[in-house]
Amino acid sequence: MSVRVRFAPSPTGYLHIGAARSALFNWLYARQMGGKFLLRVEDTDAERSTDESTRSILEGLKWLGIDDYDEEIVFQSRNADKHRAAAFRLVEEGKAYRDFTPRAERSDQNVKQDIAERARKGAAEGTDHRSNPFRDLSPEESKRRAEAGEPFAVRLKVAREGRSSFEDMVYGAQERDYSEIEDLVLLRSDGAQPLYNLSVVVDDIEMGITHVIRGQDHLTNTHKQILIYEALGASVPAFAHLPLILAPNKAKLSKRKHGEVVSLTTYRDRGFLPVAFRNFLALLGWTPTDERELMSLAELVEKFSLEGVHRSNAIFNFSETDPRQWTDPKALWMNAEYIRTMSLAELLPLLRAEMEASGLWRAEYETTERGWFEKTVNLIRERFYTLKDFTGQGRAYFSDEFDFDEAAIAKNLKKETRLRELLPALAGRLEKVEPFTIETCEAALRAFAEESGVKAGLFINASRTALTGQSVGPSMFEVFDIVGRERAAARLRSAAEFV
RNA sequence: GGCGCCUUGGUGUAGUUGGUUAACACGCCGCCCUCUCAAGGCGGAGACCACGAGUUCAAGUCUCGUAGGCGCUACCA
Repeated sequence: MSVRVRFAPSPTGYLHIGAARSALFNWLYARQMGGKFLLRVEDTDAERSTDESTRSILEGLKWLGIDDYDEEIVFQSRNADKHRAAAFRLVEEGKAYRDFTPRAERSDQNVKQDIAERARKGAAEGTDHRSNPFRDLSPEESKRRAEAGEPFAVRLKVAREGRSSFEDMVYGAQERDYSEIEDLVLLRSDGAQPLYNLSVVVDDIEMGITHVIRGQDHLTNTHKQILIYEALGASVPAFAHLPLILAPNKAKLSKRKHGEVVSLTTYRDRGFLPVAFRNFLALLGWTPTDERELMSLAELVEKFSLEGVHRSNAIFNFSETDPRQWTDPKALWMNAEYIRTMSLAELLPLLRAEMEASGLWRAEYETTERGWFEKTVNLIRERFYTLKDFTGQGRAYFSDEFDFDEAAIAKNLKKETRLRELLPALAGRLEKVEPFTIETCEAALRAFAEESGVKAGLFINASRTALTGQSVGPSMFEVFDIVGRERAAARLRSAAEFV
């Protein structure tokens, strides 16, 4: 039987990086096994689901490069009738029953407390949390009350005795006593709305899912779902649960508490490379058998294995106070690593998009100035971390309008008053250099420094700030060569005013 | 409250069937290179392998217990 997996996000917000990793793992598994990768949008919660979320999830998957779904996208809300039909079939077969108990109001805020309190009270009074007066109501009576218009929920009849068990491909053998499982609600009493556990199972059956790969937060509920598969007479798929990705304080990552670091689109918007972020994500909760960490998509597909997935949760190491560490330093490092080592052919399209967005792109970069452009990118990418750096600190290479770093001015220009006269003079010298190359510029600058009785370093550092607005950057003579004779001279002259 | 899962340096991890100076990557510190900053090279700090017992000649690796973290427990998904 061929492998069929799915990624099933609920569109109640942006694409969370944990969800993105689930999507990636599903995708990797499908591609490796030559199976199908499907997408199902779980939009059954009409109040919380939004089209905008769906769009952003789709965009995120596209950015990651895992949007080649093998079949049409399934929207769960459109299958509600099938879910209902399945539930009523179970009622007919006596595997589920109508519960006429009025719905208990529960506020979203303190459900956890509610649950704990209810459990404590139940234990103290010695009541069986599974007892339900409607469980054994006669089918006739049940039907009569339903037809009379009395509202009811549909609950699965969970066996009183026995154990549920399954083999998780990551967490191993899992067991749970039926006594731990309540008769779960399949359909809500208001409008017979299908609930999550029912919907996933019915859809997974319908989509022919063979392997359910998802977050560990679903691990214990899997037993309930297996009960539904069995009641429906369907074969149970294989399950593989993934460890969670936690915040530095070990809490679950959430937008409310941790902000945009958890949103996948943030990485796209802040200049990350899909290849780098994908690579980083893959390493969160999984390691290849060899030591190599930098892997192309093809390598990931080849090396991926569910057996290599860890059981302990991983911490996403970012700082909320240090802007330089706004996200995991390793992700940043990996992005820089890719920026400086990947082929220009792969980098250029991404860079072009970034430059177009900030109005720095010129068509000539792909035609007459292609050579210059590539040389420049090669020179500056060496010390950049994200695509944003090309249009930020690298702006001076592509435009005459760029900002000067105040600290750089103070350090390299204001420190020596003689620069007021020397900089224009240096400009004059450089204008006469022929040909204008890395070597000739260096020779001219050093000669002029000697004549002027200053260290070459003074000119070099001042020039760096004059030409690029920065105090750091590539070897200065290469910068002269890149910026060119006229622009270099002009910038040296105008920088004299800063002195 | 109950049930389940997890626990190796700051972070991500490696540690095959018990015997290693506990390894690698990121981060951090220092040196080299040098016109600055990176990159690169070299070196360093940082883990009594959550804790406590037990088995054993020998335990990060096996057993039990404890603690902590996380998850689930809902007519949310």
